[in-house]
This record gives sequence, structure tokens and C-alpha cells, in this order.
Amino acid sequence: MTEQPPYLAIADGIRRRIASGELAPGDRVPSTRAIVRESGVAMATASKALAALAREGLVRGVPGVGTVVAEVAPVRAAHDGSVPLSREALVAAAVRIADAEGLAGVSMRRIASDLGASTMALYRHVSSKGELVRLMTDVGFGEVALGRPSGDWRAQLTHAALQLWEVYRRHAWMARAMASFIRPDPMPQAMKYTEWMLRALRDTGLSVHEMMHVHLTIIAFVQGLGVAMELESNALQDTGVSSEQWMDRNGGRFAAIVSGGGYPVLATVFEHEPFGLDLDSLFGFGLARLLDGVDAHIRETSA
Amino acid sequence: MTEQPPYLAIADGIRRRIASGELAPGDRVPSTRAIVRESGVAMATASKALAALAREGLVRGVPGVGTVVAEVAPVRAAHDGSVPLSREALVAAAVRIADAEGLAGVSMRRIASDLGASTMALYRHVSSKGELVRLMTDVGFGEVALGRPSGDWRAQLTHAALQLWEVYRRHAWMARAMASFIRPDPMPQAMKYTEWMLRALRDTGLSVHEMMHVHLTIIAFVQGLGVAMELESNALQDTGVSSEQWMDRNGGRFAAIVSGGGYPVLATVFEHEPFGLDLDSLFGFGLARLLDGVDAHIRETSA
DNA sequence: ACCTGAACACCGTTCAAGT
DNA sequence: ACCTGAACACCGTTCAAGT
Repeated sequence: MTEQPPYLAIADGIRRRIASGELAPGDRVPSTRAIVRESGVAMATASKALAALAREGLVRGVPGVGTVVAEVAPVRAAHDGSVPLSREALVAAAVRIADAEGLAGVSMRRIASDLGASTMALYRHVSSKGELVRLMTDVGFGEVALGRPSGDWRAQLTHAALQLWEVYRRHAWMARAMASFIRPDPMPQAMKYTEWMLRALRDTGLSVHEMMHVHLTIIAFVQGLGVAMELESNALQDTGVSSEQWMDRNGGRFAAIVSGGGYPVLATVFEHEPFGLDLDSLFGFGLARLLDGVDAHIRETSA
Repeated sequence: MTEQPPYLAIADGIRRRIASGELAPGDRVPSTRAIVRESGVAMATASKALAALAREGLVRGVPGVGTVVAEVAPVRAAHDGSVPLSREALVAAAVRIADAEGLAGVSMRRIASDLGASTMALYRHVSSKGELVRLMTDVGFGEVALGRPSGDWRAQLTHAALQLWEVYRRHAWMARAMASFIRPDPMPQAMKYTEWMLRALRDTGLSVHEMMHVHLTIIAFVQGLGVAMELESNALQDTGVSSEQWMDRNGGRFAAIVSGGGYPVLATVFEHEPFGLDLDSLFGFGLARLLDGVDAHIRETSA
């Protein structure tokens, strides 16, 4: 019996509990924090153990819940070996991995193994990992259901922004994978989105320059919230602790620091409410203010 | 004479040209794209060659210019071996590296080598690289000069947002390093910033909940633009091609795709102007719209 | 011509072995 | 008690050697 690294021993333990039926599909496996507490190992070791199980498809991170036992056995890829490699298959596999394990889980070796191909074979379809990641964001834009123009610019912009936000929610990696909107690659789906936004603004009297500024301001806002959401989503997968749970547990400590002095106004935030901040309401609030401002600008311009 | 990897051969070539004086301090060294063209190597090899030289302190990336020969010989750290390791020294070294080479250049081994310490010695001051990166963002918030309250909420919010944007400009890594503003670590400087923002809004009649939403909406907007700026800054360092130069060269190709059909409104963007979009004007436009919207909301609330 | 295994130069972090 | 070298399990990408 050979010695094995601690993370493998921990993974084995959980694997056995799954195999024995003690942990059924849908059940939460111990969070990294729980593993740290119970096994006395470091966070990194615990993370590695769960990552190893996720890699096998035995467990997966569920936003809002934690890491749970996967429904079926190894998910692996839909690929059956007969489907030839293609740019699309490759990007789809990368998206699948990023959805389940975060962008950090997307490695060229991992994609290749999921598709039953050699690592280097991927490079016949993309020039680099950077290109692959850019292609992933265009898949995201392609999932926006733009619908047909209605003649009401504000309703249309709200719809498109909300749709994009939904995409970011589904694909927490979007914000970080986002290709530059300043030095854009010709990304067909993102361009379609831009076109739709500009079309909605066509009859407002704004210049194309201003229309573009409105569009990019909204994109920047969604992007910024998206970064926060990804951090949130990763933290949830790593520790199984949601933002609300975290605030319940750490709110007191936080409030103590704040009320320690020097933060009189901030202190009232913790006095008045449990500070249940959620990203959806923040998105709604910010978008409404932004569009109110755009509305005022349009009125001024056309006046 | 042993064989050496191609990237080292390329680095040697540039090093010799610097040593001989052919390339003087301040001169641009060949961009990665130029190296690809001239040496027939892949982008990654060219990047590696420049990264190796940057690591030695011989060259550095200058935003808006490209990679240039460093003014003095190896910059290294200010550390002289006698200064004891500390959390602050460690974070400062990481910031220095990230400013010069991007967040990707910040590795535990690199920081240790800059400080003349062993890699593992760093772990006596931070628990993980993640914690180190979070500490870096607080340094950024600490660089905001908040000034004294003026009684004019809009002027104050504009000032603070602009100051934060300046920090993001100086430290392009800020957006990506940003610790979660949903599950905040108690970061003293970031908390000071938040306190200042809330204080500015205190007499507007908004609830603390709404004040917090206004603050976080602005942060999200700055964050989103920050992500774009970092992509821009990294692209500039890697290729030496600025956004304007890129658009000059690729604008035609882009316009051709757009005018190929399917993008009638987008096409007019390329007809009317060289599409010189810069992030500063976008920041100014978006912030003004956002604050117009907040203004309208405050009027409604107090009416 | 097409494909890929081995290798290179990295990572963050663990852990046992030093002082 | 404090510190650190070696090792582990990874990366993306190059390149020579296969078919």
C-alpha cells in the first residue's frame, strides 16, 4: 500500500461514502471549510479534494447550495468519440466545464480529456486558450433572446440588459472571460447584440456616438456586477456558504468593527437591517437610475 | 554550447542589442507581434521572451507606448535584505509587479525573489495568494484622496468616483483583483471609501439601503470599465499596439464585416467617424447619466 | 500531411527535514 | 520555534518524432 497525498485520501473517503449510498445524488458533500475543520488540513487541500471529485463528475457545485453528489454517474462529455473535433464542440465543452467548476477549471488538458482527444489536437481549432475564452463569451451573447423591436427604446434596453444579466447569472464566468469591448474581435453574436441596442435607440435623436456610449455604459455596469457575481459564485462553490449565510455568521464581527468608531454612517447600515444585499435588486436599481439618466439626456438633446 | 529554448535565444538577442547600446533606455524593443513576424515563432514564444526580459528588469511595458528598455539597470525591489519581511512589504512588492507586468506576473516565487526571501516565508504573512490579492485592492482604495465633505452630494460622488477611476487607471489590475463587495472582507480603506460615499448622501432623504445601492451601482460601473481597461492595458503590453493604432489598422476589416449586411445601424458608426472610443470619455458620459438618474430619484423621494 | 508524446518553463501549496 | 528545499499536482505551449 503506497502513501498517497492527503487530498487524495480525503477524496477517497468521500468517494467511498458516495459508493456506499451514504451520500445519495443531490446530497451535499462536506464543504471545504467542513473538511478543514474535520481533517485539520489546509483550505487548498480541501479544495483539491473536491476539485478532484468534480473532475471525475462525481460531484458538482450548485449555486446557492454547495457541492452536491451528481445526479448520474460521471457526466463527462456528450462526446462519444465518433463526433469529430470542431471549434464549436471545443467551445461547448469549455462552457460546460466553466459552468460547473468555474473558469479556473477550464484547462486545455481538461477539455481534451472530456472530448477524448489529445491536448495538442485542440490547437488545430483555436490558436490559443485566449482565443478559446473569447469565443466562450460570444456563445453567451448568442443566448440573449432579443425579440422584436417595439418602438419603446426604454423597454427594449431594459429587456436586452436584463437578458444579458440572465446570461451572466447562468454563466458566472462571463464577466471575467469578456473580450475587450474597446478593441473588439469581430464576434458575431456580440455584434448582433450591439446592433439591436443601437436600433432601439435610433429614433431618440442621439448621435451614433452617444448611442454607442449608452450601450457601452450599460455593458460596463453589467460587467461590473458580473465580476461581483463570479466572486460570489466561486466562494459558494469553494465553501458552500452563500452570501446570506456568510452575512448571518460574520455580520456581527463586521458590525463590531464598523461600530468600533470611524464609520458612523456605515454603522447605521448594520443597525437598521440584516443587510441582505442581493445582486438582482442591485441590478434593477442601477439599471433604472441609468435609464432615468439616459431619458433625461434624450429629452435635453431633443429639446 | 548547449541548445536553448527559442524564447531564450530571442531574449538573448534583445539583451545583446541593449548591452551594445543599439537599444537605449526608453527605446521600444520589438513587440511580440514584430518578433512573431521576424523570427517566425508563435505569439507565446515571443511573449515569453519579453516576459523574461521584464523579469530581469531590463525592459518594461509602458501603457500607450509598448515595451521599452528600462531607464536604469534591473529595477528589482527597494529591498536591501536588511528590511524584515512584513505583510505590508509583501503587498507593496506585489503591487509593484502588477503595475509593471500585470496581475499574471504576480507569483509567490516572483515576489519572494524580489524581496530576497524564500517562497515559503511569504506564507507566514499571508495565508494564501487569494488573501494577498485582496489586500492589494485595499491599497488601491487607500490611494483615493477623498478630501473634505462639501455639502453637495453630486459633486462629492463625482469626485470620489473620478478618484477611484484614476486609481484603476494607475493600477489596471484593480478590477480583476477586486475583492467581493457582496461578501466583503473587512478592508479598512475600502470601508473608509464607503463611509465617505454614504456620508455624502446622508442629507438626500434616501434610506441607508438606497444610499448603499447608489454607492454599489457606481462601484459596479467603475469595475466594469476597469475590466475593459485591464484587457486594453494587457494587450498594449503584449503587443505594443494601442487601441487607436489597432482601430486604424483593423477598422477597415471591421467596417467591411459590418457593412457586409445584417448590421445597418452599426455600420453607420464606422461611416461617421474613425470610432475613436476612449474609456475616459465613456466614464464621464456614464457617470453623468447615472448621477442624473440618482438626482431624479432623490427628487421623487423627497417630493 | 496530420497528429501527438514528451518536454519546458512555469504555477500555488504541502510537508518533512533542517536550524 | 522558526524557516525552507523538495516535492506534488498542476498549467499553456513548443517541438520533434511519430503515422
